[in-house]
Amino acid sequence: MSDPILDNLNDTQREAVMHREGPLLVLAGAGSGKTRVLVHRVAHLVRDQGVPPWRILCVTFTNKAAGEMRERLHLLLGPLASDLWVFTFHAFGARFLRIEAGAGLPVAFPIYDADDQLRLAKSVLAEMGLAEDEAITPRAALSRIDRWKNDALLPEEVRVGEHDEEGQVATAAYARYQSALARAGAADFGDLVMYPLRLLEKDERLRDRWSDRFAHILVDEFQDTNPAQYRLVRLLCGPVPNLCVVGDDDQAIYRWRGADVANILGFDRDYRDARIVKLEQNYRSSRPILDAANAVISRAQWRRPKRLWTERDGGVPLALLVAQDEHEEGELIARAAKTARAQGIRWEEIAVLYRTNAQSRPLEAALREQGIPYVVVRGTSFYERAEVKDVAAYLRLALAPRSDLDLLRVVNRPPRGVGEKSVARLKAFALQRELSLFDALAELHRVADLTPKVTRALAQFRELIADLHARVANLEAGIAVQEVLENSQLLERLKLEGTDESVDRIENLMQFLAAAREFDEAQPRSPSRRDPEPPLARFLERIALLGEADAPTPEGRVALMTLHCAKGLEFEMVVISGLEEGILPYSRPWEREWQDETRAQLDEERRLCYVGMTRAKRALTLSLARRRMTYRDSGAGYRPQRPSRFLGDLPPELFGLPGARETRAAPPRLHRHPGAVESDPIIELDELDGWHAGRPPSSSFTVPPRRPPKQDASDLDLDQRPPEEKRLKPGDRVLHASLGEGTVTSCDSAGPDTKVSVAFHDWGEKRVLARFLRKA
DNA sequence: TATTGATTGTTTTTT
DNA sequence: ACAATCAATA
Repeated sequence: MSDPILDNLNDTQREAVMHREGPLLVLAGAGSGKTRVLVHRVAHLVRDQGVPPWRILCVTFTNKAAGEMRERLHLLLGPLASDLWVFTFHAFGARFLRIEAGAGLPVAFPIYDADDQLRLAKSVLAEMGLAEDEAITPRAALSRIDRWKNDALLPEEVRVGEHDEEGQVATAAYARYQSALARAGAADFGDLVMYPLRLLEKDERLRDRWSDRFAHILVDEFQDTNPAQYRLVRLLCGPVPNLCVVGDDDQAIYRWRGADVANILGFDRDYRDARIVKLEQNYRSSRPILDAANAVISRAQWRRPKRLWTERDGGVPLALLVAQDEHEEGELIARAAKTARAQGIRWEEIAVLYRTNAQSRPLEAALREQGIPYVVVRGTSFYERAEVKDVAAYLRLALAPRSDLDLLRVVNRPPRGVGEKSVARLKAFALQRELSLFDALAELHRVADLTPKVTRALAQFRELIADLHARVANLEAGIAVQEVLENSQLLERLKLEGTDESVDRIENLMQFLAAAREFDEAQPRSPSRRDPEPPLARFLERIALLGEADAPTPEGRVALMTLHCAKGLEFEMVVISGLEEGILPYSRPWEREWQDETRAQLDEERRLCYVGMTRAKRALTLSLARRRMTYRDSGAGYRPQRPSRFLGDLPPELFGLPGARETRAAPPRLHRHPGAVESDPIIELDELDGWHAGRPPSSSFTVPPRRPPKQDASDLDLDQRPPEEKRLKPGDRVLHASLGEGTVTSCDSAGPDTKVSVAFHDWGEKRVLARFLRKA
């Protein structure tokens, strides 16, 4: 009899799944069955160890991951799975605060997203009336505030350096920012973790209640937790830490967002008796791909040593595309994609990854030109659309009319003749009387200098909100949305416009309405015990916390996305573009030197590269451009680019090249952490010549690029070159290892770096080094 | 109050 | 190069 929960696991996986009590750290390499372990462990706890499902908490980072986990648990456990607590950190925090009515927040508090946060920071800074020389950008202030929240520091606990003037302003801004949130009865993302944590820390009885409640806590993507999240988890565990954390320090790519790899690196310091299980067997990628990924990551300075391996033999070698510029890069990638398709890989099984969004343009252009269908996958989009956010703001006002931010957003949307000036007067009045804007609207006659027209418009607006508040707040989401659409006249105005764009927006609003109705459908008839808040509030919470995580990945299209976006996904073929110094190890022009602290940053770039590579199942293609349009210091212009040092970390055999490269076999270079020798940032372009993946033979879908016997630049000697390379003249038919056949059109005088122009049959005219040509 | 030209700042962005 | 945001106009 087969057992769906314990069979089909390898030994280490089973060890993790069956671990009984106490802290457990699962170091799960890319593609090693991490989710599988998590899901099967939960199922095992419930079925075989008699843990009640409602006493298990699983925490993930994305809604997508949470959804996936729930789904898979349902398959293993059936209806029992509905009682499990499977949440993102933020959804859990929101639920916690609603249940406990914590931190003085109303039950149906709105959640401010990144956009709201920025607007709030802006208004707070404006309110502070800073002098020119002490002004800081809202971005800078917000980034500080976020960092403090990641460390669960309240405004009064913040300490900044004496000479850190920006920090001092930011501290003051933080205090005002928090009071503004409190006044509005709202919470931002950071609060959703910080407040539960602070409440638990402060209140022992509350802490006991919650830690008793959970018999087991499991955390996914543990490497991405920030200090506040980790502390929250530790508190929730209580004295008996049945805590299982799963993660991969090599895939920690959100340091800049407050994630702290120290959490995973130091887990066994925090829990001395922690059991550590390493999952290193990879079930996703072919061996050459894993070898490449290992080669890149093994040079990271701080990591827990591990090495992915696979039982699978064979696999196609890596391919490298060397382009003249970003346009040609796109062209080469497009061709490579077509080639792959000709070998049976579907469009949707191909992904083109890049470091920066700016790189997508030329890639898109090339794909379009060659008629390849594609999508650019971004983190979010639908719920970030202005019109959607407008409706959401109305809905939030219906629940919480005192949310000034939301009121400001829609007070003149659709335009009702209330301009900046009038709003400023209203704000001044409210500020002076310490009223919310909504309350200020009730005393319009006292507000100075309003024209009768504006007064009437504002009175009507107040009616609208008050009416929605009274009627809509407890209704189902779908009806609420419909009411807003009808009463706000948003739709009507858009219909009047009649432009292409407005049609698009109407479309989005209808989609939003549909989403709300769908949400209602999905709700249980009787409200469940742990959902104290009205359905509309839950709907808003959901869209606030939901990016577009479960965005439909369209069929039949090549996916274009940043390396960050690619985390957690997999594709048959992956192209990583822009393997150039400054782009893939990304560096800002003024921080070109990788020193000390930036060394940690470089580690992160390395991990990013590693994450990208390990997305590939069968084929991995790397590309770079020799020069690229950049907009550095003195405006835009083409700049020569150097190949990424990460390329230099890859053994040439992986590209199907014969023999190791003698010149770079032994790494000289920087000394730091033993075993973590940073690679040489300088690779000569010529070393890459002839590495091109070219026209595939019919047998495999990517040609192993061939590399001519390597010669060190220093001992390069004319006489060492094969005789047939010496005398090329226009009209000669030649063969290039990867570009295939062509005809010479012109050539320079002979010399070690002689270049000739060749019209290739499949690639058009190119200039190549003569020594990589053979007479056909 | 909406519309234009100047100005600015350009990594990544799970929630 | 380019978009998004901002200050000055119609």
